[in-house]
Amino acid sequence: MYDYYICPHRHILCVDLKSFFASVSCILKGLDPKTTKLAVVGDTKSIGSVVLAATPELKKLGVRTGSRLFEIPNRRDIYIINPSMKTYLDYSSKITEVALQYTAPEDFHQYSIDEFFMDVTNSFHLFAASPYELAARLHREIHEETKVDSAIGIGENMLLSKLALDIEAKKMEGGIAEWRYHDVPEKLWPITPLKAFWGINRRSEVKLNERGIFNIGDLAHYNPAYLKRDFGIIGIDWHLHANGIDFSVIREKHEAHSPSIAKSQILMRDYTFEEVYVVLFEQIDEVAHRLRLAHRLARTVQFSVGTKDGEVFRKQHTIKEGTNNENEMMKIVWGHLRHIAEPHALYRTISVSLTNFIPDSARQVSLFEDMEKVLKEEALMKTVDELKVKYGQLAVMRALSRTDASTLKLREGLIAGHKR
DNA sequence: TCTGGGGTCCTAGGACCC
DNA sequence: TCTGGGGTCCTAGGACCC
Repeated sequence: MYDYYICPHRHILCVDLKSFFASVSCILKGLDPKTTKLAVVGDTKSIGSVVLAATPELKKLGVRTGSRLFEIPNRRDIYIINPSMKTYLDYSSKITEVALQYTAPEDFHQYSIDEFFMDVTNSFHLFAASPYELAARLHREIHEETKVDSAIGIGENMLLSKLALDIEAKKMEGGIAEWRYHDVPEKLWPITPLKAFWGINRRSEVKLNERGIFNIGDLAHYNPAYLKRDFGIIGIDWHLHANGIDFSVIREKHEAHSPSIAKSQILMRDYTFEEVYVVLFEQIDEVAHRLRLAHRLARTVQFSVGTKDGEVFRKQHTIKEGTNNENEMMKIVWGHLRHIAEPHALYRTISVSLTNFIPDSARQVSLFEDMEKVLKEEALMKTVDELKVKYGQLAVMRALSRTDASTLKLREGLIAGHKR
């Protein structure tokens, strides 16, 4: 069906730092991540808190990412730790430095805090006889430098390297797996359930199962015209991916089509509509702050509130000129919510997202605005921004945030990684 | 069967313009 | 005035990733 001859034949490594948060937290305490039972949870003080990461030894006891704190067995040999994001970031960049010894920055792509791709097609021969040997060296060096264990997938394109990592390397002794096009029938096609495959989740799996597709081989042999008809261009991607094909190249950096700045929260208790106002304002303050640091104006603000019964009220609003002003955003958002949301319901979720950015140099003051007032407000926002950058998010806050509804202090505790 | 919070992308339908 | 086609923007909603 497809001609691998014309497909990319590169040497891509996909590296995953194993149980990253949990491993780093072990190392900080002088413990061995391989033998210690440790979980990093969102907040050790709240029993409903979720497990963000767990060491392999703890996973063996049934604790996994997403478990709740109260599900962790009450044992003396189990450590339960708050996250230290700053340290995780430091470790992540230290490891990135190690990786960058073996490839050019333009051939490197940080996929997330604990995962990255590197194209070593042009560089591996400088350091090793084969990509595999280079992977082994990198694996060893990451461990020597940081004590963090990794897993590495090697492939002829980014997708194959990622699949080699997820399906094989992560689970095997030694932690390195290599997949080439000729391995596709043997390695890819038996994969089942479908959601084990990158890019297919539970919902799509159900729809594919309805069509008699249960493993990746079924998908690879399905008529792509039908996939296109029923799933659009994603259907075509699935067909290519099921055959191990992916044309993305790290060097050809793709710019995000629709970047966004978002803040969302699940509340710790039921909130009345009036209390929602407080949290919403705090969230908008934060996203507007981040927006200004990025020197952008947002033209679109999306927002939603969800009740404890699962009903969601959402809307998006676009203003032609764009804004970075939290008061203006709040006026818009609350104006809509007053009309679309149920004022007597009890709420559990709130989210705000800014999109559709333009540079803030494009700011235009309308003829109807009071110039003096605008400048005053801008000066105030700038001062507040600077204080927040210098002294943290709690340095300046609204009087509203002194009410019981505020979630600010709680969140700051989470970010800092310890309770004040 | 899927935490919580931060992201990105796709599609369909309506409005509007040329 | 009517009809049709093409393009772009906006909104709602869905899906997936770490």
